[in-house]
Amino acid sequence: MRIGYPCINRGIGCTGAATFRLKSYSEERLIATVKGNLACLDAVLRYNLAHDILFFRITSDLVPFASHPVCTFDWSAHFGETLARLGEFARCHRFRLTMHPDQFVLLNSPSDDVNARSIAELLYHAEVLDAMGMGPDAKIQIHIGGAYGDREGSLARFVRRCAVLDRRIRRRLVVENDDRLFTLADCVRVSEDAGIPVVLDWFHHQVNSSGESLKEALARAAVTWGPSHGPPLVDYSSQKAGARQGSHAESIDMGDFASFLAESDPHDFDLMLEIKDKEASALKAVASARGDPRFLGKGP
DNA sequence: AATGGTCAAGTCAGC
DNA sequence: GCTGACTTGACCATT
Repeated sequence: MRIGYPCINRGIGCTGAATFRLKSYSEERLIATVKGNLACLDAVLRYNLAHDILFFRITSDLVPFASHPVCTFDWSAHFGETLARLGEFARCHRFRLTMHPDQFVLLNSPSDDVNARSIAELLYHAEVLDAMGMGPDAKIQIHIGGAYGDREGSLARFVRRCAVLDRRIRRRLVVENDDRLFTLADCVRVSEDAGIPVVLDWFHHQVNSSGESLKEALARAAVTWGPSHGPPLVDYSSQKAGARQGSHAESIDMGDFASFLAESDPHDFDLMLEIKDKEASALKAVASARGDPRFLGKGP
């Protein structure tokens, strides 16, 4: 088990997700921004290594506008050496790296335009991980998408679109249950037809459940992961007290997390903590997981 | 230097 | 019909 947090480190004083307005796009601006983002990614990975946080989600903002028509710059060639060096560092230290495109990426949209933009965005994500030289365990996770008034048709459209994806995308694609429309059971069906693994989002599963206990849910998701895919990925979050069901807490609930660790035993997986205070909660979770035989790190 | 409106992109639920 | 939520921040015009 590796433990991680998404995209941003709040404590080390740099941001790897700097962007700018489309209006102010220029090649110079792009190069300067990406250069800064990569330098920060380097610093974050080093911080993470020093704290036994061996799982990290790379921000989709790493290369702003990469999939937008305005960007004709060959960023993967220009930053190829830097990306390769970062990837080598990550592999050398057994990092698990993933990416999670945002809500605009909808493989199953009935709109051809939305679909085309989504595929362009997915290809950008694949190119980042490819340029880093990451193996097929470096995943790109998305949701099934919209229902468009026809859940079954929309599930089938996802599977069809999946089948004709560029190989660079398809080998990394994984599908995650969401908090409103598509449950774990829906994702498992998609997985059987599309041949891609399922990320269990335990928090979403509690809000939009297909009925499985934690152990059952982990088992159902686990069988969708083949040997080349790496350990299963699981997303975890804490409910924000007093807020709407499904809203993410500011900080991790350590009591809940301890129960999660106990109840999930003996399943092994890499765990992404979707908590607002990022590395602060990851540090607490790592401390709590030490001593668990599943935990992957230097030890105390 | 601080602030608040706004930002490439989509969809759905709840008012 | 509009707004907020989604993994939520961060930019930048204005003061």
